Amino acid sequence: MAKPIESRRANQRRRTRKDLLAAAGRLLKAGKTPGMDEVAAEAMVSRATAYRYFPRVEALLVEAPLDGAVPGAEEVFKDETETDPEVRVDMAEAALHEMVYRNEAQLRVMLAASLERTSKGPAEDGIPVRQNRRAGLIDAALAPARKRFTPATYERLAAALAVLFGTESMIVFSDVLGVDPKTARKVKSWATRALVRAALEESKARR
Amino acid sequence: MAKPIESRRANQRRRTRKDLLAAAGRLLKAGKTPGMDEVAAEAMVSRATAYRYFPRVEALLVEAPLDGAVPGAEEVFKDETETDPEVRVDMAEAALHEMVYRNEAQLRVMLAASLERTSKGPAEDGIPVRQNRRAGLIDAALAPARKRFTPATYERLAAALAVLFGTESMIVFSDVLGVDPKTARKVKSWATRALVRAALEESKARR
DNA sequence: ATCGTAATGAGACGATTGTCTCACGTCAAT
DNA sequence: ATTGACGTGAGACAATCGTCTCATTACGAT
Repeated sequence: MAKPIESRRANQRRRTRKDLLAAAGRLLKAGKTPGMDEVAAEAMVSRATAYRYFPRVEALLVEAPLDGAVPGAEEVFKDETETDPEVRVDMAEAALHEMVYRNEAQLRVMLAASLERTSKGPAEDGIPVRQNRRAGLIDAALAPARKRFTPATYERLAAALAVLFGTESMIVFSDVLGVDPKTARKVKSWATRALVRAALEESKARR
Repeated sequence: MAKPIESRRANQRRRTRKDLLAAAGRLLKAGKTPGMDEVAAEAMVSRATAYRYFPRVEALLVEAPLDGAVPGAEEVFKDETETDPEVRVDMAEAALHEMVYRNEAQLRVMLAASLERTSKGPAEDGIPVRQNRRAGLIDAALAPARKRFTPATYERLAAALAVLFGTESMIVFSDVLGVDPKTARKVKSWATRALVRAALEESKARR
């Protein structure tokens, strides 16, 4: 009976896997840092089964869905007519900022997990790599004005913005500087716009 | 016997504490992520004693000394006659950049440790969440020109620079962008100078 | 040198984490 | 309905982490 080997009972497996991820997402959203026990209980699944799907808690937490949709480039600039890169980049940052602080606990766990991975054993594959949501957003924000930048300047600007944009800057603001989200947003907005302006100036001068 | 209550046997205590931190530093430098057992053994101290000084391993690792002196403000600007804030800030970044990449492995562990701490137990005070080495450097770099900045602008600039300066930006460059140290340095140098310039302009306009 | 007390060492203890085994149930083809 | 294969549950197990107790060591004032 020619069975599709890859999916003999795939539905059942996909369902439990999805339930586990959803359960993890719920607990993380509630502000907890759940152990495998708690996630399994929340998913109404035995602990052993949970370990069958994810080798460790971190691997599960890292893949857990974020609260609300992560702002995608298409979403943010859907019906946008604005073409000024300074404004658009700031919009992108605002969207990411909101998402980052809404999912602070989970993003902390995810960052920690990625650091453990790189610092501990030799590269283990199978565990999802760090995802990069910001590059796309930055490119989309700068797209309409891309021709106004020198290639080299564009690269530098994009990289600098990536430093300001993500989870890591949130860590700096919260843990190192002890600054509240609102102030953090202002600082990032200011810096973001200043950098875009500087890059534009520089590119104009070298034209 | 009027004993100075705060220091009855303070020397001994300071010594053990220092030994523990030094031992942790040595193990981290060797690329390990030591447990309390290992640190205690390395310091030739019992595990119980180690726990008497640090409530958990993370608290110990976070305070561990880095390889070579962390560039202090006095050190970097010792015989410096330069007063241009743009140049001085860039010098500070260069010094920190070198230190960060030299201690990459250890700083990763320390960052991970600090993230674990903040995400797990309820807010415990007294234990530093994170040490802040960069604020002093930034202040020192900007000191000669401090009067040229509006207070509000100064705050924003200092915070933005803090985001660009530390371990976290190294993580972004390495793990997210996949950029080598040299290029990272160039990006940070460019962004740093652009921000200082922007802050100066802005302050001049509002004078 | 003696003595009280703080610092330490040794180890037991419970909680948690991830692994493993074995028995049970459940899906799907016959 | 029967059968075989696969997913699952229950629990034992070692390893690790942080806490706690109690005996011992050694500092420092007298």
